[in-house]
Amino acid sequence: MPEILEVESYRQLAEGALDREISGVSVPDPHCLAENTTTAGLTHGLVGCRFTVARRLGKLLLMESAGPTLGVRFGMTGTLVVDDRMAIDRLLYSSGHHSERWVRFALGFVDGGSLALHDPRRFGRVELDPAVDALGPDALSVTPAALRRALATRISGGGPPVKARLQDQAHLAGIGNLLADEILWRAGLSPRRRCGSLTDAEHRRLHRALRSTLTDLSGRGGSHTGDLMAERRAGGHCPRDAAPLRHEQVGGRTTWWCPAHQR
DNA sequence: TAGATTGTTACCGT
DNA sequence: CACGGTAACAATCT
Repeated sequence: MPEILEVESYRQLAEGALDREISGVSVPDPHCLAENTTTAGLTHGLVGCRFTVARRLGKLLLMESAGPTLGVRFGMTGTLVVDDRMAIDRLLYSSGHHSERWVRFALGFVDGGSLALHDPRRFGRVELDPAVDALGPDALSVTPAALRRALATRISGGGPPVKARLQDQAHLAGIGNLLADEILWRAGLSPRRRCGSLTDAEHRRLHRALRSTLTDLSGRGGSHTGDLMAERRAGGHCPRDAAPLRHEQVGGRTTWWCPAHQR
């Protein structure tokens, strides 16, 4: 579920939890706590507080209060539930299912409502006052110049594959595997192209493709609604020119692309 | 059943 | 130091 578009929808859902007094903390699965975070610390820091703003940096949700900030990372399958309402998404593990056993962390409000992390696969994490300085610029607002800086390299030979860098949260925050494939498909760039080999025109195409992908897929309902998605399977063909898609590991992730128009 | 999965981190090698 | 590759993490679905 969660790439930047999903987490942005969780952030909007989280706005419904602002300015409500927190009455209690429940951690049914302590595995979801980050290294520096304990149930006692969460309880001590948050009970009696109210969230003042819901922010997002890349895939990280930040709930600020007058006291500490609550950070939530959603891993592969995490989703946010506020007052038993889930943000709209139709992804694996969340289509229709809403199992109580997937609640890993929850806050109760004095008014009786709640904010909870559901996460079947348990890669999600909750953290008090998470560090945010290691993240690159947010992909939803990145400028052409900032994207170019994010892709810059000094390695002779051209640096990492452009797909690997697009997904590197320290350089650009928010892009995951599905969005990266869709963006590169729209930009007509091979995922294996080295960052240092991109021309000025290709940088511009990449930024435009990033913008159009985030805008279009946000309107359609998420990272899994890309033009390429249905063909991301054995025997899949390019929706643009019908060439058979190629798939290999790039940057450690399964990658699908069209060898005919992605160069 | 075997294989795949939208994320992150640690570690080793170059 | 900057990367690539790999494994690990964990649970579920096809």
